[in-house]
Amino acid sequence: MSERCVRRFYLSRPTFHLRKWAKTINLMNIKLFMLDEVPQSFDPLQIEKEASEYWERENIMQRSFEVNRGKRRFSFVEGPPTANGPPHIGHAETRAMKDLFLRYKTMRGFDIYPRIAGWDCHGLPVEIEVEKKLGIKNKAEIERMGVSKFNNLCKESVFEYVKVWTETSKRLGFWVDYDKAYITMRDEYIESEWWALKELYKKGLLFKDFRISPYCPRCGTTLSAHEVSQGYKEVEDFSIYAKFKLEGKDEYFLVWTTTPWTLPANEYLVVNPNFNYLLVKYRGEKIWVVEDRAKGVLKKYEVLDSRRGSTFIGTKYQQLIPYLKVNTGLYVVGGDFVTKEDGSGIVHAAPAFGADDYVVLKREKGELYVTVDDAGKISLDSPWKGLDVQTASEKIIEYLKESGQLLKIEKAEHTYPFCWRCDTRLIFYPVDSWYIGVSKVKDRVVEYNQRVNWKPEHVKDGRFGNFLEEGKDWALSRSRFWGTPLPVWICKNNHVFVPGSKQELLDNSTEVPDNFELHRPKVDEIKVECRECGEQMVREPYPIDTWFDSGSAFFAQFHYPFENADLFRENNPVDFISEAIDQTRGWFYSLHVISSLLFDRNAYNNVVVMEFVLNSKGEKMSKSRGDQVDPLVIMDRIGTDSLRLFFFQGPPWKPKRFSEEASSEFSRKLLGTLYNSYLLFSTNARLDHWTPRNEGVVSDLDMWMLSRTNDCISSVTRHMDEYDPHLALDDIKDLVLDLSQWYLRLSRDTFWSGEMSDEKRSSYYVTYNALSSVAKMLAPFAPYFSEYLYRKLTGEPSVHLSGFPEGGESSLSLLEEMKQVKDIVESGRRIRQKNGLILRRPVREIIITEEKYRNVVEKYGQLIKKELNSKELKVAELKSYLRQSYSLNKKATGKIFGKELSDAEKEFETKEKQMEFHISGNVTVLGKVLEKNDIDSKEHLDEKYVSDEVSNYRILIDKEFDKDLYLEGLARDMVRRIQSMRKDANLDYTDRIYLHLEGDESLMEAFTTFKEYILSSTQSEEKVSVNGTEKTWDISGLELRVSIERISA
RNA sequence: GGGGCCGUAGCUUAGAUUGGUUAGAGCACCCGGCUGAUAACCGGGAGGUCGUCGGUCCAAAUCCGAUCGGCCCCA
Repeated sequence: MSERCVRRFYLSRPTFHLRKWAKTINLMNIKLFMLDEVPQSFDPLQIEKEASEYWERENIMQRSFEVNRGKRRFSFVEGPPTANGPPHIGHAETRAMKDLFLRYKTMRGFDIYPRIAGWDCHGLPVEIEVEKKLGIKNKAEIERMGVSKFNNLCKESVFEYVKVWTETSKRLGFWVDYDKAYITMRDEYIESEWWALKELYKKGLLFKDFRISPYCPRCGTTLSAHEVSQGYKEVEDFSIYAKFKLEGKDEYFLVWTTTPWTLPANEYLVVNPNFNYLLVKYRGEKIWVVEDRAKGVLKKYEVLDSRRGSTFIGTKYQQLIPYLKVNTGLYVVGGDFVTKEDGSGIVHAAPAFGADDYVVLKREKGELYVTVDDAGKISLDSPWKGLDVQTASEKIIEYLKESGQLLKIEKAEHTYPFCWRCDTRLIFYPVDSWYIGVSKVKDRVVEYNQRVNWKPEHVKDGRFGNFLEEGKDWALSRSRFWGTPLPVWICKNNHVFVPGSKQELLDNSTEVPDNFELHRPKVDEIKVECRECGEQMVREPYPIDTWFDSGSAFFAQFHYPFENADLFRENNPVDFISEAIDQTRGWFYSLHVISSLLFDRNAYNNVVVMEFVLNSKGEKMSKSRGDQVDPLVIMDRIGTDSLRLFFFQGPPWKPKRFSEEASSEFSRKLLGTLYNSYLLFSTNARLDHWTPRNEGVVSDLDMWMLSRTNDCISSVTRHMDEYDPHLALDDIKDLVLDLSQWYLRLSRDTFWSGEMSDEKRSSYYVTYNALSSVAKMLAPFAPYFSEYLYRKLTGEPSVHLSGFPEGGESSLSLLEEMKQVKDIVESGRRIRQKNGLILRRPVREIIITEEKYRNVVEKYGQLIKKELNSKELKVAELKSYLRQSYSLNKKATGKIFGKELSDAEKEFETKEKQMEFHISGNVTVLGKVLEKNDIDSKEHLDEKYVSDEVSNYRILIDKEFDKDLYLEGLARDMVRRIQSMRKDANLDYTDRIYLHLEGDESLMEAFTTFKEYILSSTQSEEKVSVNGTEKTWDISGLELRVSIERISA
């Protein structure tokens, strides 16, 4: 028995509108290759395993880095993670997103070089990990154990998690060169930063300043604005209202503060000169308070006087807490920063502990009093000496209560900054720091941001732009140990030396320690002599903010300017970066600022900002809740492609709720459908020994599929170029569904038809074209599955070494026509359904009543007939299917017939009388002649037809059926039942069976009439006695007993 | 207090830039159908005050203003 014979036979196999297209569209470059077989069932994990082993074996990743060398450039820089813990699912998303575009651009023929990983090595995160391990709590302990030992531990600790990061990233398919990763703690990298810092110094943008800065007492260091911004938390704190007595008067200023520990250092009171202040009598005391807050704070009082804030300036008052000897101050000053939104409108200034306060001090030329040491403990000789500021606050409140100076205490929620790494409350503290003068060049920083294409756009002028507008100077130095050393040496005559390279430092040194490197303590041990005065120079003891490290990556990864000047030029500004939204004030900021100041341009052209991945309830995943998911575990369970596809659904910049079920469902739908499409196609093409080649396209359906594919390719390309990956993925999904659920379903008959034909070749070619296009388009999204499919289809080495498909022409009219076809088919099904005309039973005729469908009815008539199971299809005017029906106009005829009206109606309803009126325009009823005026007429659809009321009789279906149609319907019913039994019996579809049928008479008649169809469709031979499965069916009330038995070969 | 994003069916969401068919899908549910590639698919049903209020307009999910709620950022 030949394979050909087992192909299904159809009652009315449709032949599509045939038309020789002049030539093949979309000429593919196809190598001679036999399509590969795949298992019947889809196993994504197995596919992933095979692909991954294949990549490893054939070194595909490396080869993909090389495939476009020397072609047009697309540049990328990796935002270096600090690997001080395993990556979580959010990290997985950013890495998948970066990879998506790198693969896409590679397929589009861009050379991405370098394409390397990067690791952020320095800074507090690392130090704190080491401190935890050692059980160390503060800086003093580190100094005791030795900076050298501590830093060595930091160095070792940096790479502790790099292994799992690399493993996870590779598994995710994040293809960058891990062996050539840039590492921020290497001397070369640091040297590039030194060069940058010297450039900034030469421009006057690197300087030392004394400021009141956010300061972590535990870490003993200042933090930059963007670090502070990472650590705001909602807390409930006491706030108090204290009474400051006016000198020589029995009146008090009411002062509000949330930091009572600063009160002993009070030096000024500040009022807003423009506000109005009231003197009120409150519980027997005279209190000054700003007008708008009096009610809110004091509730009941009596107003005694009212004065402008400006009139208080210079007014002396008594010191609230007497331990500090204050030589300057203790009088009222004016300040615009005083608001009346909360508090009392009178603010106490302790210049050491507030930025505004310090401004006041400078203006008033007062002395600075620091009552707290650098570990956050009270140093002032007072009852609170040695207490940390929090405890001191509580004690000071008690003190004020006892001394009768406390008017009110309240508890209030507010946000307060904490150390982003160690969670200690920050305080504002006076320190010397080195700054980068961002404020001096703010305008440029803001301007260059306009050149950046932000996705989503609102970040540009929203969150990011607003932050740039603040134009704050960058507090660069850190009073810590493990970091890029600040390259500044100073001698006792205050001469400054800023080496811009390692060599420059060595050239100026008189003694170099062994194993010299650009880290503490070695960098502090080198002896440097002042060029100007010959004195010994001492390095400013700080390392710098680690964000300067990562923010320098765009040039420091090249060791620019010492090496690779060409590479740097070719790769900047960087075309593409992508990170999560928390990097707005982190890496996005530091890159942008450094590039603006150093190179007078933006650092990156396109940036895709991602939102966080949330848990299934829409909450942030957290360690404490224990709902963080390990990406490796997820990939083991649902497969990497599924996880990636989850990330690429919906815009990157929308928060995503992660659920395993939702992820695997989407990918099963997309990849599973694709897999089955390939299975159907390859099974048949293999039977026909069809090998991929260019074929002539012969039918409009095929031409449509080709157009559909081309159209999708252009759309996907456009969306990817615009960094809208979610829209591209939607396009691909729609194409796969159109291929599987429309084109292939309609083309199965062609596949199954007997001998090889032009039709068949055309179908195979078109299907092949669609499948291989999808495999390529999907490659950046689902790299494992795409590789598998692509290799099955082409036998080429790798989809990731191939080019992105180029869309050929796509015919808009074809796409439009097919929409109309689908419309007709769907409406037709609806009409059948509503009128109880089940699809299995053929109908005599379907009529389309709108002329505009004539074209598609002519072209796709066979297809529509088959989909709607109709013998005939035509376009015709509705008019000829409408009938007039007439009824008596009761107003007019009531007068004529009186009581006999109902009898008259009965007579007029008869066909003869209706006809009579229809033809002659008058009629005789009960012996009386009725004229047009006596009759109402109405149009209705001929009863032979059903239609869809809503669409105005657009499609008519002949609902009457004769015996032939009836029997044919029954035959199809029987075939379906038998097929179902075959399936249940796990028969292969080439297996043949013996068949015996018994049952209702009309079923038997249908069997006799359509015997050939039934037997061939079900691979059966009729046999009277069958020894196998038996089942009784109910077919619309008719009983059918079926017995089948497999014929052994 | 300032800024950004978001609010559409039980859940996930399209549509909003450019106002204009009956607000469109998927999951789940119910009924029916189709089916020897497909745990697929098709038709129907139920499920929507498009957060709320107001304004502009012939017409508002869409534009404007206010307001409530959620998330995030800043001070």
